Amino acid sequence: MAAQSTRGRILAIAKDLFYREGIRNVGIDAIVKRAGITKPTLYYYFPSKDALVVAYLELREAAILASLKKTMDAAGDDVADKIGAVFASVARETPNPRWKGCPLVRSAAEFAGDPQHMVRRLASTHKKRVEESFETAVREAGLPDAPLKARQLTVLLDGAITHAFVHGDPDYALAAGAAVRALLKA
Amino acid sequence: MAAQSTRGRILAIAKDLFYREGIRNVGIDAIVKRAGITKPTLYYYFPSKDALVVAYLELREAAILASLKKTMDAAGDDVADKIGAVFASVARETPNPRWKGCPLVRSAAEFAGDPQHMVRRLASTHKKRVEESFETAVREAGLPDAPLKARQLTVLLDGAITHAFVHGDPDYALAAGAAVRALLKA
DNA sequence: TCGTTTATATACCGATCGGTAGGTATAGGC
DNA sequence: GCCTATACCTACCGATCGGTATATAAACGA
Repeated sequence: MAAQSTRGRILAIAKDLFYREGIRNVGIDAIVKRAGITKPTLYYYFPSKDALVVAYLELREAAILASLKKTMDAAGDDVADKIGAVFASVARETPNPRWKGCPLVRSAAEFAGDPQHMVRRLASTHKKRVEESFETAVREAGLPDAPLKARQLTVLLDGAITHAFVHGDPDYALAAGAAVRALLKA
Repeated sequence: MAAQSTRGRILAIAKDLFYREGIRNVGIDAIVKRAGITKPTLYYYFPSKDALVVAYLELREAAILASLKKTMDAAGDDVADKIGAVFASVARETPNPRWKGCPLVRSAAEFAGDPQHMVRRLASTHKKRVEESFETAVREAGLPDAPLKARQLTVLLDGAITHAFVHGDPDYALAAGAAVRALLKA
């Protein structure tokens, strides 16, 4: 972490600032200032702000998927435990003021006026990957209707994240976690 | 609609532009241009952009709550039908390219860096009102655990809206609508 | 040793941001 | 007739936006 390349430092700062304030609320100047560099240096590594934004989201996406896998793997073999653990981890992160919901969804919201934007495609792809991960877990448990159940569970998960963010109250993720069990049994 | 006051026209344009492009993506200049006025006129009716944003969100909030009540009232007496109708209406709006999810949630996402901002409070209040509306419906049906069930259903609803927006696919709201029945029975 | 590539900086661009100082036309009350 | 409030305008403000033309200093290969 100490000896970091310039490119890596830019990306790390973008990861923090874009998530904290939102993409449109963070100017290139703020990033270069915190990186201790100047604008042409940033544009040496990234051709445009859009490119930096995409790199930022790909970084977040990879981290989320890795964390999801880790959480599910550590929760044992039962599906309800696996997926319940994901909701529990949302509840755990909710009180942290630095946690601000899903970066992909928030970015998609910021680019609502531009449906063709790369950011929108990244958000859609990301959510599909989470859905696939849930579907695999449900299927491996031998439960019927894995595609439908996985879809219901991802929908529930993003609702939990949204409410956790909007209210700052971990109970929403916990209530959703309880719903997971009901949905898996149905 | 034809004979509209200047203030009303500004608000109507803000309602459209802010929702379509996002608040930070719409400058005061764009609004005054479309309204056929100049900036001092806008600032004669609204003290700041923030004030206009708040007026815009209050307008949206009232409209959503009225539409919610209408949908539920028209769906008959059964709770599952009432709440299922809400999810069906999300599914119906999903293919409309002008529909872009919940304006309150999207605004809260845009102001992620400012937890004290009025916009964030409006979003939280709005979601609580929807939750209350669901709770009343569940309680009136004589079902147990109305607070928990209502909470689970609102979480599910916002997840459905998020996925409908991110994927542009009405099936997510339909899958969530099917989950409503399972959750109400549990 | 010389030319090229890599990695940085200074200084600037036009556009747009939210907001305002100051002026004006008009209508109604006294 | 005069005053005040309402409802608008022209013209401008400093700040910030994303981005670039140009210079330079160091490292490296031939």
